[in-house]
Amino acid sequence: MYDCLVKHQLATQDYIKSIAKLSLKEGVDVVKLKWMALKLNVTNAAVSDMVKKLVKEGLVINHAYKGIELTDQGWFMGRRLIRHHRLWEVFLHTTLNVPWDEIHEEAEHLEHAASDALMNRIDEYLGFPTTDPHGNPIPNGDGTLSFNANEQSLNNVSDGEDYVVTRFESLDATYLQYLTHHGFAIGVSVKVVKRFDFDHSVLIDMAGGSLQLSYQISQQIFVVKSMD
Amino acid sequence: MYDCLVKHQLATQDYIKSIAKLSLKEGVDVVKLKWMALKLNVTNAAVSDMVKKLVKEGLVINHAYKGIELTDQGWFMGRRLIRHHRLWEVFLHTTLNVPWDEIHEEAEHLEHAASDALMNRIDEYLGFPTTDPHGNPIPNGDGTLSFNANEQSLNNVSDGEDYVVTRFESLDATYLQYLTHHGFAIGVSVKVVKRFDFDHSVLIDMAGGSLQLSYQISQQIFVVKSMD
DNA sequence: CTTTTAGTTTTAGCTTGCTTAAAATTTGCT
DNA sequence: AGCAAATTTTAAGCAAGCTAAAACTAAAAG
Ligand SMILES: [Mn+2]
Ligand SMILES: [Mn+2]
Ligand SMILES: [Mn+2]
Ligand SMILES: [Mn+2]
Repeated sequence: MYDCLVKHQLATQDYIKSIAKLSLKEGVDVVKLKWMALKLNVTNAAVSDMVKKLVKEGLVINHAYKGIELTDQGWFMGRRLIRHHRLWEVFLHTTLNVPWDEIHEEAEHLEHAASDALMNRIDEYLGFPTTDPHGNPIPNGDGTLSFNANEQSLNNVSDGEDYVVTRFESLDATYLQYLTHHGFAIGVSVKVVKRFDFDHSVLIDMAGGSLQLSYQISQQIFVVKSMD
Repeated sequence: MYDCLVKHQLATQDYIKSIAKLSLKEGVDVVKLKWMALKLNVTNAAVSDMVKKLVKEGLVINHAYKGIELTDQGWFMGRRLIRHHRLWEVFLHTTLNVPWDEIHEEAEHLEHAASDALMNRIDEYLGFPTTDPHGNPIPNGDGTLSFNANEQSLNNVSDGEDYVVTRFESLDATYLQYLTHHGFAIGVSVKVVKRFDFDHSVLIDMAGGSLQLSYQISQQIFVVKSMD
């Protein structure tokens, strides 16, 4: 089964991976075609066209005018690509010291080029990591993917309590550079000291001092309660 | 927009690399379209068609009905891809222990997926190797490629003298398995003890004993005079 | 219930890279 | 030189992925 999924076109792979990622991120089964078009930087028509092919291949179900949903086979393929992508990111970051904000773009291409056998070797070489350098969980070789259920957006946590950064949602290079510059990284301790209702920004306390984060930014930083 | 470029580039890259490799292997500047068609497993018409596009991009010169030749720009692109391919082969073999006969196929895909910056990091990580695991020289980052001028085909060397294996021309998996099985590897000592004119096969002496090699096989093994 | 708006689908047409078939050209052999 | 074989080129056509623009659907607002 795996092999027949492997030899798909590059475009097919990117579409399926995008559906899987949008579905996970938004917490819904049915994904709007519009979201796909925005994410892949193509027209709605291109997505609608491709959906027909993906349906024919048994990878997605089209709920006409409502959105699309991955089949089991589609989910399998999606998780496989997410696995490849995140393993490459760990490899690039820990073994080759490629900067944090460059690994995503490089992995975007490598994810399609390596066989499952090679990815398993890399997985082993890296000591079977469970998350990528941005804190995202790495699916297993058998196609399963687990989440951190305790994770919350930094924008939603209780004021005054201590939290630890576990994950950064966006992978945009300038966003990551901004966070790095202000001392953010996986494992860093943070606390919300003030909350501004008019623009939903938050004032954060962390080791380096305090810092005000816009809604857009704080929303993309995920944390868990500190165990101290 | 998206990755329509990638697909175009992928085909272009494989064509250019093939011209470069055939040119080097055959020791000529002008390559027959027929050779390309055989190597890439497409029709002559497909090659002829693609040549028009490559000419338009300034990568090749078409000597009508006689064959094609790379421009300086084409050579630069060709050596770049050969560099990527061979660096990946070294990495796969020495760092991840991927078997000798599997690395070529895997590198065939990875060569298109990594940036120059990444390949330079891998080059450094590997300690700037000069040859790939099959003994082929690795072009430098600046696009230069040097050869071992003393190298000779095992089929052409003087009888009774000692030689050391430096390179295997063919990359076919079963051919490489055959050689490994009989004790061949880069650096192994060999001597031609007998030569059969009727089929141009040769009888070889090596550490493991003696072995008779067909013309097709001995021709693809390259050696230099032993320095003992 | 009708209108507005946001999102989806269809239609027509483009480029790339391939195919087969046929025509053009070169090369090799008597 | 003359002819046949091999090679290259052209021609016509197909599938994948894209675009722009028009047609359509569903749901919210009036
Ligand atoms: Mn990423
Ligand atoms: Mn990708
Ligand atoms: Mn190779
Ligand atoms: Mn290749």
